[in-house]
Amino acid sequence: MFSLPQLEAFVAVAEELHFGAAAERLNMTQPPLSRQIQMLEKKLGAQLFGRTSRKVELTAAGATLLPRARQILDMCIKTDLDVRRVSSGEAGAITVGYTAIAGQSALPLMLRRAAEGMPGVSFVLRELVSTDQMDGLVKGSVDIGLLRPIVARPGVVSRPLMQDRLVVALPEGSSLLGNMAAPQGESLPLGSLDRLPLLMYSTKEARYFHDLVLRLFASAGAHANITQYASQVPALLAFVQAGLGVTLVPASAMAFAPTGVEFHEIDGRHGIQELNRVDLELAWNEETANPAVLRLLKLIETF
Amino acid sequence: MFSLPQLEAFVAVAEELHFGAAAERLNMTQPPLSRQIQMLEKKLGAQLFGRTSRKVELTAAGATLLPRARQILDMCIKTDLDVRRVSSGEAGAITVGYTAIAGQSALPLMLRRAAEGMPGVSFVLRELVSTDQMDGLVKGSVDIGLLRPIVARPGVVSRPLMQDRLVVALPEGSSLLGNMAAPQGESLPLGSLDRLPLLMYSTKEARYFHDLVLRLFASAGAHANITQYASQVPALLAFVQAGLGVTLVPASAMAFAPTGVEFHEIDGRHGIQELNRVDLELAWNEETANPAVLRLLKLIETF
DNA sequence: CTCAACAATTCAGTAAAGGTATGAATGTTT
DNA sequence: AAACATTCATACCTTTACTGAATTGTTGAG
Repeated sequence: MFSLPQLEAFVAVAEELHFGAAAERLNMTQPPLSRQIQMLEKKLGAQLFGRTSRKVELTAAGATLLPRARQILDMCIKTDLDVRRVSSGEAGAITVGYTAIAGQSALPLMLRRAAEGMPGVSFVLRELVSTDQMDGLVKGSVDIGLLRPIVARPGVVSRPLMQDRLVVALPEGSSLLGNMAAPQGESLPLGSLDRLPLLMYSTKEARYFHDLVLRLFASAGAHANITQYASQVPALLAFVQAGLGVTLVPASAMAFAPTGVEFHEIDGRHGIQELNRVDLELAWNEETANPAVLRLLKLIETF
Repeated sequence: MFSLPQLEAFVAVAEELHFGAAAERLNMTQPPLSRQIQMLEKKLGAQLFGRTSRKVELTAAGATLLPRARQILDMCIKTDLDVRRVSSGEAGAITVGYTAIAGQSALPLMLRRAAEGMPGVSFVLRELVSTDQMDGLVKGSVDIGLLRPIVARPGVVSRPLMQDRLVVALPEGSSLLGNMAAPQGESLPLGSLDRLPLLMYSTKEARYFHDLVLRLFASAGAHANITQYASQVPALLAFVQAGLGVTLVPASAMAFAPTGVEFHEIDGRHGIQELNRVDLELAWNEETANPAVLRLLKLIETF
């Protein structure tokens, strides 16, 4: 196979149609240039130039080679630049895993800041529950995770990113609460949810929420009457909207509440305040080979 | 800039994710392969693989390089093949110059034979009068000319390709001939055209026909009453169709005769037969650097 | 703790690329 | 017509770079 320097030599001669001039352009002397062309011709088994001591002209084979040679060289230069940029983190792609809720809160903030601070880096977005994100982080199919503080897999590190709180979601104008109904916007003690049909986070995919809700109920001395399981907040809210029960969701989930659902703060008295805390973490693989990820981590250190 | 062997080495390692296996695939030993990759990384200023003594994996920069490296190598292989094919005449392009009449006779024959005998070679067609073809042959903008035997320019050689004869073209049902009118298809002595309005070939672009027509008239003792000049047969036939006069055209031009024109053979007696001969030649530049042209010349040697 | 696997390093031999000097062919000028 | 200028090719030498064999260093598995 020919070599890239040979292609460069060929292009120079083809453009100058003069070995001396081409050699000068290539910062070399004429004899080795002649030999390079001869070598190229030999390797291709094709006469590329018709040349006498007075003029040089392209043959049909040479004319065929010229545009392709230019294209190959162009591609090499572009490739060189691209690889450098990706390597320096200046460009590249980051696959972000995020929970449905983070998609409404932390993700847009992060993307906005990244768009300003590191243009040239593109994002591949994947909505995943925390455990799937963790798997992805280990396998390398996810670069950055926006997830709940679940047990980390080896090699995956994380740090707190945002705090949130749970709020109560009920069917609008529902009679579930009976005479304990509170006006829209007013806080509600968890005790008022005692024995009400509770739409619950699944133990597997949403263990963090599952456990948190149980802790809160226990702390309030209320009985959790679980009637449905779902792993994602929008699914739970759909159940609420259908009037099937009540649930607790992060406050930021109110941003995409369907109509027919009303929200109430949870009464923080009796130590509930301290327990009612939903953490969102930023997680990544410690050994990530993606420089753009490192830049991103630095960029949103002060989130 | 990196080298092609380095890209090959990179692709092999990226696909095997194992230096030893990649080295075997490349028919080399492992140490030089390791060094090639190191060199490539150094030249690109980028870590391409994350490697321990237990596993090798692509970095983001490496993942960016891989498809591009494959593309570059593919293009190199294709280019190599294409250049060889063009050089051997197996593929390539031939620019054919041809007169309007040859476009109806010799050109289709030639193209049909070429399509069978040298598939892979494409043709660029340019309808040109003979003198323009000759210029093109000298400049190299025309590879093959189908033209009249005009004076050849240095470096251009030609050989006879087809013979034809002139026929008389008259407005259909015309009264121009007066009582000398002949039934359609019957031959006509040139003397019957004496003093009739004659639509003539221009002396410059169609000198060959111009001179031939004058010779024929002189030989028949008829007076050429030239009323119009044109350089191309279709233009002359259009004049005939309009009833403006008569003219002589090659018999093969009858193929694209407009309606309203009738043709008659020229009476060949009294030595006219021998003079009435229109040659078409095949011409090319002796120093053509287009191998496909040489193949074509060989292919239609026996036309 | 030893072994096996695997990438990195060292070193010597060889192939390839570049430079200088020179030759050969072909227009151009006097 | 002869000397000259231009330009590509060749010869020869030096330096660079690549290759293979032997060896080292590191890391995970038994």
